Amino acid sequence: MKIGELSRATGTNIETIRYYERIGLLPQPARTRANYRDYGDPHRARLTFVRHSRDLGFTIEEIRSLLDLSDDPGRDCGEADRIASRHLAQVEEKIVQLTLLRDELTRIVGRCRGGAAADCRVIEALGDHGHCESAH
Amino acid sequence: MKIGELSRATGTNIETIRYYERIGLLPQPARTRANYRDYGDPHRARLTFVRHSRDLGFTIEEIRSLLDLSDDPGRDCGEADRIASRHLAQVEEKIVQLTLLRDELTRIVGRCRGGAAADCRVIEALGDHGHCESAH
DNA sequence: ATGCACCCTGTAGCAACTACGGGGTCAAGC
DNA sequence: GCTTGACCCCGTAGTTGCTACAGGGTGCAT
Repeated sequence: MKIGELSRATGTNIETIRYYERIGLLPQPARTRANYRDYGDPHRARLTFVRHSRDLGFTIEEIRSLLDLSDDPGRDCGEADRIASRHLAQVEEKIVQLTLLRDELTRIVGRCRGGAAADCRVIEALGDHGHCESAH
Repeated sequence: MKIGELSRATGTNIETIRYYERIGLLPQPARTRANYRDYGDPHRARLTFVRHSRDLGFTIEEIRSLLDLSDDPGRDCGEADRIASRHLAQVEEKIVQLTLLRDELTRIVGRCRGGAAADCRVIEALGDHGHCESAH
């Protein structure tokens, strides 16, 4: 299949597919006589893997490691689990941070009584960390 | 005060301070005879505002708007509240997304029984969106 | 005079794309 | 046979918010 078809099949931007090839995440496909990229099912599966992992927030380098593992069926699976676990921990940490942040923003928003900016509580709160309840 | 002192006073990297000046977020300070930047209290207050807003996740452009508002004491405060509210909504949306993602990762992690990568459930789950419970 | 901490400018790098300019290819329709 | 339009190619530059040099100047103490 040509790149446009692969793009539609995986929901990936064409430029992104070429980008993944350039950085070595996807193998170089065969070419047609007109020098068009010509993909097969293994390419589609690999790109699906990459996109899914990206959707789950894995970095390109993490994905590279995961792909290396899946390319080498004899290797121990524990490494994949470690990568995923570490990533899960990061996501959980991020949720905690964002929740603190949301609480802070909730306190700031709505303090506006529609007055002039000179005594705007929103702007005041942003300029003075002392108003905050938690570290961030 | 010199840039190193301002850096320590606000917890901001020196390069970042110069970066903010370059993009027009901080005004150009006076210079000493040796061409060193020489800051006063208003600079420190402005930088504190910027850092605090960044910590709360506002973009540079949002901060620019907020600074414009606070520089113009006659203007209506509602705009600041709108910016902050919109940002709050984005943060809440992000928390929802990350929570879905965490649930998905939790399902994936721990399915590893330590076998060979060939039948690794982690790698399998990443390659096949069909395993997922929610859209992401 | 020599070391050291500090400051200056300008440019390049990071992640992970996205967009653009300037061109080639191919099938359909007139 | 010629044009139109959809598709493809490559290379480079832009995005956000910094961070990291390289290569040089300044100021003070020893």
